[in-house]
Amino acid sequence: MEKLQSLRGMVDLLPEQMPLWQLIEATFRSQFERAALREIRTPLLEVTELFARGIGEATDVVGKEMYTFQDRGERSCTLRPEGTASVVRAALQHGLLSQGPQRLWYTGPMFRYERPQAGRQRQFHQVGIELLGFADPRSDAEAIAIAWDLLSELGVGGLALELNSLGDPADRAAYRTTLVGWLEEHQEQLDADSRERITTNPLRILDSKNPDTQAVLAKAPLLIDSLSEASRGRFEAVRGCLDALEIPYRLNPRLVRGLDYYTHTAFEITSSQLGAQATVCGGGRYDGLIEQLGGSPTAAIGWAIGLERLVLLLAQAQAADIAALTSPTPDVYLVSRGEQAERQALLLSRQLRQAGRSVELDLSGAAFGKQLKRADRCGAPWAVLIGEGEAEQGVVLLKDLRGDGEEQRLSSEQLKRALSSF
RNA sequence: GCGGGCGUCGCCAAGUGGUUAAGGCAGCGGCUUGUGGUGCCGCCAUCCGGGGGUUCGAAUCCCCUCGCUCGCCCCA
Repeated sequence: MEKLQSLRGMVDLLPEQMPLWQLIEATFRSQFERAALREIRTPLLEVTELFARGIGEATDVVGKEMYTFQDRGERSCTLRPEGTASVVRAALQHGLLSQGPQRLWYTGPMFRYERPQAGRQRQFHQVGIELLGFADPRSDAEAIAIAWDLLSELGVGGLALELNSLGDPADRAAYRTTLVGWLEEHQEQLDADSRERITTNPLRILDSKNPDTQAVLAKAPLLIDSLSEASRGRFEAVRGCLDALEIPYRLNPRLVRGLDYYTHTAFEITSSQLGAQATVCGGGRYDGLIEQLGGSPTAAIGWAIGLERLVLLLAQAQAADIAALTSPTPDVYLVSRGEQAERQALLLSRQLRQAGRSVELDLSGAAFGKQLKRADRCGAPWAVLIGEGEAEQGVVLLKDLRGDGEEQRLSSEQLKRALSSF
């Protein structure tokens, strides 16, 4: 029979890896709490139209990467490829924005049908924030600072912030015309892929990784030169805020994010230690999205961090505190032998847990020696032994597994008292 | 969707046409039938991702297929 295994690109997170994930989760929860953000959870499955309309029909994510299927009611459903569209939908659906601006965060799995490679799976996890209803340039800087500080607090090294402004839709349209004109003149110098994009998505030619194309593009007109006075002023203001926060960045006029909804500020945080998929955090302003999804015009900014990529970075960071992360071990390993003793041990395990101790109960029925061996290996500092003799006398043996193996003969009341003191 | 690399036990790994398919870790059992950590002994792949083929003979060569992996596209 063929072995059952997980679907391509769907990975299991095994118990051994969970301490690191939990550290990351605890860190961002704490960060977000300090930044006065509130958590929101939305469904993994949404109507396909939400993403088609929000992310943009022409994008790769919508065009070829979505997990889309018909449900039994013949509605077209899609496993969410990103978080922003869902969060905005939920905010609109429940009238959150009529209560004022919203400062939100979310985390959970996302799905994209792509070829897996280092730092990229078909089911992957993101954590992100969305500041809905904030237009002030300080909100751009605040959002970026939260991401930057989160990554710093986790001790991720080799980070770089790249920054660009995409302007407003009018700026973009104007630039698009300029750029297409220029690209058409230089068509024969571009690679085939890029040539095709002149009509479909010219802006994305800008961050082509083809070195020849990049060389040609060096002389292409820049988006930043097409920005209106107002857009340029806004960008200056954001940069000023970042300077005030002493967050270093590199201007990257070629940074064009893949989702259609971005306006003005666009940014990525990358790491040199990641391999081909170097972006650990990506985000930007999306002032048009909320209206696009049926709300009234509302400014907003957000970002998402890829947790698998973060795990990759932290795992190789080899900081002592990360390398030393292990699953918690029980305080007490409970060994028993004989029917009466086994029953007492079962009862005692519950009482100890109710009293706040963590307890592993040996259920094997194996010889004392075997059970003790497991007690030793599980890392518990204490073993409690109940044999037939102890069961009859209503006592237990408390054994110190760390030291010389000293044993005390105690009543279960004495045991509870003894354990509550360490 | 397209390229490159790889596929021997749960994990690491030797083996490159004729071996009973090394070894290590983990696991299980014993020495020690009620006392662990060290040590010693034993067990643990009739089979080398799967299917065909070449050959007297294949884990080792060929073809197909599946999977993993790295990269392209794109993105977190």
